Amino acid sequence: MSSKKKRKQRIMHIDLSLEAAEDEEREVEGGHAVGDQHHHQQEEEGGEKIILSGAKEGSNHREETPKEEKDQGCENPIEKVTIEDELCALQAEMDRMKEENKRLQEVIDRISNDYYELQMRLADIQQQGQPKEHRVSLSLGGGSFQEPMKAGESEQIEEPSVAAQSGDLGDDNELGLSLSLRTFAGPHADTSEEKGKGSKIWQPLDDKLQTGGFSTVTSQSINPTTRKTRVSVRARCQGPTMNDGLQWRKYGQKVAKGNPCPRAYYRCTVAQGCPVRKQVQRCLEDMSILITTYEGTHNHPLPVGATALAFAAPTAATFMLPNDAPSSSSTADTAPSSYLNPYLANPSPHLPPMNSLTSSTSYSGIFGAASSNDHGRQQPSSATYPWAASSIPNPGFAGGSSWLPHKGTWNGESANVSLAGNIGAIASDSKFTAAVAAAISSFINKDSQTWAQKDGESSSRSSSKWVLESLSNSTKDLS
DNA sequence: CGGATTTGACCAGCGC
DNA sequence: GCGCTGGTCAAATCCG
Repeated sequence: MSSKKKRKQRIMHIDLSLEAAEDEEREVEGGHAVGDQHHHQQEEEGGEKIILSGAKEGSNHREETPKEEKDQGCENPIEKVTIEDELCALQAEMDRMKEENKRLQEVIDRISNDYYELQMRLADIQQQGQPKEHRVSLSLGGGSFQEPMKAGESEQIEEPSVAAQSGDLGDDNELGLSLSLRTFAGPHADTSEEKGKGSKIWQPLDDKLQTGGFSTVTSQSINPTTRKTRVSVRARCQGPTMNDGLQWRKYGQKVAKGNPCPRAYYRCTVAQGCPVRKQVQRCLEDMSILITTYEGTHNHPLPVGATALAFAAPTAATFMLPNDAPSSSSTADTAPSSYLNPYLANPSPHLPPMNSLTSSTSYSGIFGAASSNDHGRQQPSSATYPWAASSIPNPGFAGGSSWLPHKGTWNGESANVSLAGNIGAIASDSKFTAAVAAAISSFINKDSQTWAQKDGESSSRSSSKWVLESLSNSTKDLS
């Protein structure tokens, strides 16, 4: 009995999600062409009317069709009519859900394809430079973030950087999503990074966290010989751990020095013998922040949820391109300062944050390469990624899709306002960041392995070092 | 009863 | 060599 109840609840949950998704998709479609927007709105209103009028019809029937009352032979005709109406409404809803399911299925397929293409492009990028030391930096939002570097390294990083920092660097509340590829070579990186082993990186990050309230993802391969990748995620999370779509089994807990909060050790149990582990610890400065560190490579495909979420990040970045963005870090100037995010203000528990995923700034980088070359093919449409469209009920936010090539102009300001907020919502979502980290960790490892194979040498040679930094915006600051 | 979690013990690496 | 610390193991315990 209770299980039936649960199932019923689950069904209701799905129902709501789909409806919301559909609504969003409609908005996206509306965004494609402003002229169409009213039309879609009308349609939507019409759709609602169908249901509402159904109820009204029901009431009308009660007055106008005594015949039916006779037929039913029921002492409560009003009840019967309402049930019929409900049935009709449910039937219509089911049809819509079916269609929506089809669409979602297509979306998943496309994501898979895009994932594959992005992997290929990443491999190409890696092969092109073949520097001694490679570093890829991915940052979500919080454009002001810069990984602490030694003075000698900074120049090397700047040169190949195609980063698109978003936002006014001076503003801590600034929102935005940026992805950047940084590759650099040099002996410094190796020594400093190896000695740092991530823990040294954290200090400055903590400072950032305190001032700007970022949550971050930092990944780096720690051991060049084993080529283990570490991806650290910081996200606000109330629970003991983040739900990243994977299954974990706790195998230990330890109180680390300097942090009274115990550090928990988890092992991936999605597949037997999966070497991936993660450490979870609360941030000392802000107990609401959960620091999750993933280590190792999954020996199994990532669950759909995790994969989809993870690759919403590059997808999001792709959306940011109104045109082929110039590879310049100066794009930081184009981002807005601080905005409130409707999603954060009223988040739906049923909808993943990527439902409101949009983009705010120009970007380029490792994932940007996937979209910057030929928009015709690569530029994802809102139909491809329905969640890419804004769900913000802002009529002025046609700009949510104004980056679309056929629209031409990039409605920078109005779009940025909402986009930035959305990105903040995405990046600050613990599930999202966790999934990004988990998938990227796997992604990077796989890729660096193929890279090493192509080098045909021992792993000690080109110690490909990856650093992924994801900055998301603090929900704290926004809320 | 089987799987997950807890927790103390053990081990390895590192600095002094 | 010794102590400290982080990470892992495995027996005990808990829970559905």
